Amino acid sequence: MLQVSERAHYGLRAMTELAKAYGDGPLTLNKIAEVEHMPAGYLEQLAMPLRRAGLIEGRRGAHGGYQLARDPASVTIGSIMRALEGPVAPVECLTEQYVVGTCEREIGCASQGFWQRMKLVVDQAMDSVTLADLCAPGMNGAFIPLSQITQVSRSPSDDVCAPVGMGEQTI
Amino acid sequence: MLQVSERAHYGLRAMTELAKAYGDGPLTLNKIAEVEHMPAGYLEQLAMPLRRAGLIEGRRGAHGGYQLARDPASVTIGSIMRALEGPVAPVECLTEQYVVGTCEREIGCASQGFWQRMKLVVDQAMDSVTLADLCAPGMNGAFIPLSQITQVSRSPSDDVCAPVGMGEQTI
DNA sequence: CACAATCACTACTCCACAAGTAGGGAATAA
DNA sequence: TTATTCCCTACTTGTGGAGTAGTGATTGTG
Repeated sequence: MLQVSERAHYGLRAMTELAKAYGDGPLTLNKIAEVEHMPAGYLEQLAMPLRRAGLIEGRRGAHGGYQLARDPASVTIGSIMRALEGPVAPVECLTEQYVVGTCEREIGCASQGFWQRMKLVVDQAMDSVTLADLCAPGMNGAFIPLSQITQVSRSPSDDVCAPVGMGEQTI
Repeated sequence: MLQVSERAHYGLRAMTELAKAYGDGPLTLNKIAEVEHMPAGYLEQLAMPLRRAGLIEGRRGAHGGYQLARDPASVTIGSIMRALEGPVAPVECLTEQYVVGTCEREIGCASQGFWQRMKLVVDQAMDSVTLADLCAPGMNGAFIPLSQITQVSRSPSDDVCAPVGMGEQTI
């Protein structure tokens, strides 16, 4: 569940490429697509919303390409994800277009608070990491198979649990 | 982005109905579907995985129906969501079926750590709330339009931010 | 200038999957 | 023995994600 789209995944990877090349002049979409093994034509569609969000700048013509509009340390993953996929909105009543009164459960809704918290937590997680963090040397080479992760996270099948705190942040 | 499926939404609402009726004998699917305005035939499909996950018990025949298998306070939202939609896995390398070596970016992947953290944070959020929490009297009648929520969460367009703590848990 | 390179934009196809429908058992109380 | 309800499988349908295609607009270079 909560799988991110290929679109967002491509977009994030493209942005990390641009972050790595920050300060070295523009990078062409073809180059990025080649390095990251993604269809160039599709990547082109992702560049548009990123540019409109003010995250990247395009330059046309020979020796053109894209480059980050800002320092990688000031570009959060959240801003990238929202540019590509819109705001986090697990349920309809948490979208921006939602008009109050549409949902007949609105009064006395038992779960809205939960989804609202979900949105908050996800936004915070995304906004607390920047492109610079992702490209930091220490991040690389640290692939962790799920078997080791589940010791930290909860196993999918054990259910009974009391509310837990956040724990220390390790990123 | 990160919209939950209608399936999960239906399932969660059905579970809250069962939680409210906990101890009062079984509730029929037709009754739940009627109260929550969802197609009964579809709800039937959701009951199966919930039963197999040990969350609810079915009883056939006249005066049959479903009831929670455990106290609502011991049923986390996470267990419900996972039963309906499988484990949280934003990217493929965080699924349980993932075989190490499939992703060619595995060595030196810049973003795996981020998605792993995302999964952790979501799992924790879901596992820190129970059906009893959702059905607590204080929860009801507290609908909050997004316009008020965004003062707490981050606005979609402001990006620069340092890592933030979790803050107090309010659910 | 001509031309190649590259972004910028729109429209279209294709297909997997979510959402919902249909129908036929099997168990159980009255 | 009948109505009721869960249990299970198979099918249909619509939508949106993923990707392709084609046509400008702009810009550096020979």
